[in-house]
Amino acid sequence: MIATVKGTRDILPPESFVWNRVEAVAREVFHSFGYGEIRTPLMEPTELFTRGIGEDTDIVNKEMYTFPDKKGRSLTLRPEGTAPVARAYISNNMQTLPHPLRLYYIGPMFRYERPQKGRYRQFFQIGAEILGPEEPAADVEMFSLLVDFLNRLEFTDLAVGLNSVGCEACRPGYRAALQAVLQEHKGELCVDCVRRIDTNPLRVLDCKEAGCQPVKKLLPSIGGHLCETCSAHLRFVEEGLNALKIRFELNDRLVRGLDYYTRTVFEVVSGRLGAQNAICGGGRYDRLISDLGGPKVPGIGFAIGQDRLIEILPESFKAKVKPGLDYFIVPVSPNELLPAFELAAKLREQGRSAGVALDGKGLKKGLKFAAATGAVSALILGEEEIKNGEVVVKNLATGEQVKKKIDEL
RNA sequence: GUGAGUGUAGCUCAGUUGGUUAGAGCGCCAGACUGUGGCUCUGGAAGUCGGGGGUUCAAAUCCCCUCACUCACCCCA
Repeated sequence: MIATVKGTRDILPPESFVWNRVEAVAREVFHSFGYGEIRTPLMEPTELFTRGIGEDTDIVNKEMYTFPDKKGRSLTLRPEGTAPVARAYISNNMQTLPHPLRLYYIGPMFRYERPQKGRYRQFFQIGAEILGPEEPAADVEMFSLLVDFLNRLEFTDLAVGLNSVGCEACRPGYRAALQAVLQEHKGELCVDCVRRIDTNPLRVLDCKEAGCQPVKKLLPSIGGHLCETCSAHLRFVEEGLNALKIRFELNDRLVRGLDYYTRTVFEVVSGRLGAQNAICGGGRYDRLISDLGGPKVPGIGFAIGQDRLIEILPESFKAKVKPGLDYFIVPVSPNELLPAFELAAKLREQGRSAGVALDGKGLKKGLKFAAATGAVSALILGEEEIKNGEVVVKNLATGEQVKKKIDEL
């Protein structure tokens, strides 16, 4: 037997109906904010990610699906969506379009990691980006969009974390301040954090090793190191969130794993997911497009993990997703099979969903199948019904049944 | 990449100190019931016991290797 590749999986009905519904809600919400869908290739030149995400990140170091094509070019299955969007922006001269430019994407991403709960090698992200504005109003709009979407899925118990990682003006100063303290306490840190002192000291803030926690308490908060522009930016975002009544927590230890973030970073976590509890991460990336050789255009965006989102989707939302047909028509004998098809076609023309029992094996099997597949009603069609232009309508939940004229359905 | 746990029917699992033909529930199929699903009863199909090797008269059971899955670490969606 041939199995799926490690960390990949099949999504089957009726579960796929839930996926479709979540995607449909995402599109509705994004469209209502004026965002248009962008579809970028699943594979890109490897260089896009090494330059865009950063050489020293875990994603680039150990998590990419990279392989040579037949001409020896190095290709990589996209591990995230923002760098491809930035590339597409440059490739298509999108700076000539009206700005701010609002884009969204839905699709699979790939990372070569050991699978666990909420983590797959092929996983799906729903993301949005706004390109152009430097103003914090764009950040606030992103939150508004995100929260609107999550509310439509009927989430009530998610926590939003917010921080600023500064900009090219103030981050180096903070970085140096961190390094100074970390050097003093080098002996108390885990091996990873010792390495991070040089490579990425901000990441120590995120370390979960028990031994590192006391040192973390000694580390300065970035708040005191932000330049005037960055702290004003952050203040505006906070005010905006308050005005929108979006509950959030300022978390000065929040750092993201991608190098391209500047200023605003945020994440949404759930308590119901196990260790991999982040369902959404995002932030501002003012230098990404220019770093990739494009114009100096800032941007901000987020990515939601669709697999994780669906894992914790509220029952109240899931209950409304109905995979079953409106009508399942059961011919009593093979003589009624063709009239059943005609009736089904007529119902579909009216916008209802309808199916027909194909095996001609009678009511018993037909009704059993109808109920098992979640149809709302069964329509029983026999010799007598056809003679009178009627059908028996049976509600499969309650068992009640009534005769109705076919025209009155 | 590291660690731990688990692999027996489609699913959930039982299987005694190694012992004869590997079981149950659910599901599936058929029948009781040739115009009525869910309840009940009867019957049926379905297993390379993850795979390979070893020990033994005898292995689902013990040993070694391997693969897969799960959870956790790292990190992230």
